[in-house]
Amino acid sequence: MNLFDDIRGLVLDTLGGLQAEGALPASLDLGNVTVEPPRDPAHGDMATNAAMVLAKPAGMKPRDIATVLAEHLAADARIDSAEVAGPGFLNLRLAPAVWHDVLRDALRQGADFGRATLGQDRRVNVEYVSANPTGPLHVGHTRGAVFGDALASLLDFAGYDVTREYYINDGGAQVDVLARSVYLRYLEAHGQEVAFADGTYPGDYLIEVGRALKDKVGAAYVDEPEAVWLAEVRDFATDAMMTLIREDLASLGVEMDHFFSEKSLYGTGLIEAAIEDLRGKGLIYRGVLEPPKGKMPEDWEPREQTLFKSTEHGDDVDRPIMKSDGGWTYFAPDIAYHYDKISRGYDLLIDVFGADHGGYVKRMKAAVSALSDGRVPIEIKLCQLVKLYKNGEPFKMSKRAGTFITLRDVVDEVGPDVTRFVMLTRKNDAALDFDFARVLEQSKDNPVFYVQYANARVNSVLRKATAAGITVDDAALAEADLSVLSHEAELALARKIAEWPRQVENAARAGEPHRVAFHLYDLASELHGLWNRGHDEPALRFLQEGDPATTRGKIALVRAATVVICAGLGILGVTPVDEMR
RNA sequence: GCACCCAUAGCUCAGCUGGAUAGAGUGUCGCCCUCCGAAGGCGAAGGUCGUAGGUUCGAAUCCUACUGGGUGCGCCA
Repeated sequence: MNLFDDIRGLVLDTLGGLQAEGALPASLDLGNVTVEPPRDPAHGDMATNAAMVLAKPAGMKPRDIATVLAEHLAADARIDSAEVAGPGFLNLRLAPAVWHDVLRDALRQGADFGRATLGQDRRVNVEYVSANPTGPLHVGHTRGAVFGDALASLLDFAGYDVTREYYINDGGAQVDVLARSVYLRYLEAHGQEVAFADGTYPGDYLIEVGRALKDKVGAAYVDEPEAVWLAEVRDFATDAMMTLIREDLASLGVEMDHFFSEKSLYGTGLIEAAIEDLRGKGLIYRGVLEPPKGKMPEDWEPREQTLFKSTEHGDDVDRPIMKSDGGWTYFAPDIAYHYDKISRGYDLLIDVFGADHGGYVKRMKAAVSALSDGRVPIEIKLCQLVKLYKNGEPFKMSKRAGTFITLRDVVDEVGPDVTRFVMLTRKNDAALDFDFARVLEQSKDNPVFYVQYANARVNSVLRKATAAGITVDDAALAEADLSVLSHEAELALARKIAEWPRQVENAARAGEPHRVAFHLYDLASELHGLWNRGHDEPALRFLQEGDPATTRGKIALVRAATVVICAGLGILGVTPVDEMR
């Protein structure tokens, strides 16, 4: 249940009634009417803009509409008061019983409290990470992995049928480079001196792979030309890399539903089929592209190529799909991959890219738009860079000799929960500073700690209550007398709890899991605040000695808060802790 | 040169798809530990929301043009 939807429904019904009475014109579009929490709590629990958005089309003064609306709304049992304010806002105060119902609802639904029907079981494919299978995942991939995973969970919670997918780029030239690099390590395992030239990967992580290859084939490939071993080693190496990557993802708690291999598109007619589809729509032609102005590639020469007319679907220039040697460009299998996704019947596609792939957004959108005739929407979420710090000092990341910072380095240093939470406390399209020292700090300025601490505090209270012989399981709490909750500070916390379902919908609609993290922080803040007020006002303490009934009511409130915290952390993929250590 | 992203308090960032007097943490300053946990608490100061126009009842939010920073720009994926 979403309280805001309920009240909006009430407002709309009331407006409909006024239309039926003739107090308002019958032909009004009520779509813009919103019911939101006011910024300033002094304005009440909820505010509606109905009078202001309807004033013009109705040809009436906003305050006149608001006044009539207020009179009718006040008749509802849920509304304590309805006041006209400012330019025509209608501020509503809700009866305490409304908040009590929300708390009971949260306690009964538990982990499902806030689950939405926004997605209506529409099938959405979220593709993320999709790193080249040429080495371990690094920090840059980490953010994409965490973001994509949380977004997938969020959409699932909001009622979508979600598939988490990884596209393995195992078809391009970089995989040949990988194979040659592994071959060098293989020779090394046979006691040879090797040099990593021609851009081959010198990273230590391939030593083991070279040895494993030796274990598998013995000396069969030593002194043999590439033609003999390349295809075989390529498969062997990509398998090894994908195993590595799966382990990296697992260490972060990321589990994919589906891995899609680029290689599976070659020699199967799938790329050709996708291109034929575009050709049938008149979007494939031979032509010569203009050179980019300002920054001219050194070896530029005009060249006729096979092009996709992506400009017909919003791109800036048409894009080549074939190289001059007749092979496909990387874009062609990408088109085929998305063609495949479309054919699998998804209602929505989401791609999570790193910021350095921002240049591919328009062409991917163009391809999907063209292939699906505009039927399948695609959203592309870009994750900006992560800058690493330690105690405020920037971390230099050097790629030479493989000394770049890996996902594993980060997870080993700070743990998966902290990594995930911190990476989700920023919008995806803003750059993120990640300070190894600061994220492990146990203090209020560390949001991870702050939220976890709130949960731990409540669990501590639950333990103490149980020790005092008070039954505090959720079923018992849901039956508790909640009329003991009437203090403003308590209702403020209840309000935050009631906002949760709305936040889920907003976050899902925007595709912004960071909103969940911020809401949890706000909620934790409200909870800590209430706790602290108990110092001066004993009546606000959760444990009321010798009064189990009141204690149970108070605990129902804070337990409902942790229901939300646990649900939210679940979306973020962070494990709640019951005790701080 | 072009495209995309960013610009909000000294610092790090929110701002709920256009709402009311723009918020939080940190830092600064002033108070406060006999307390269900002080790994804190209360309060104060701190802003021409990059600049200039526009859209309307109403703009940090939408549009246009600039400024500054980031990412990228045909046979690498």
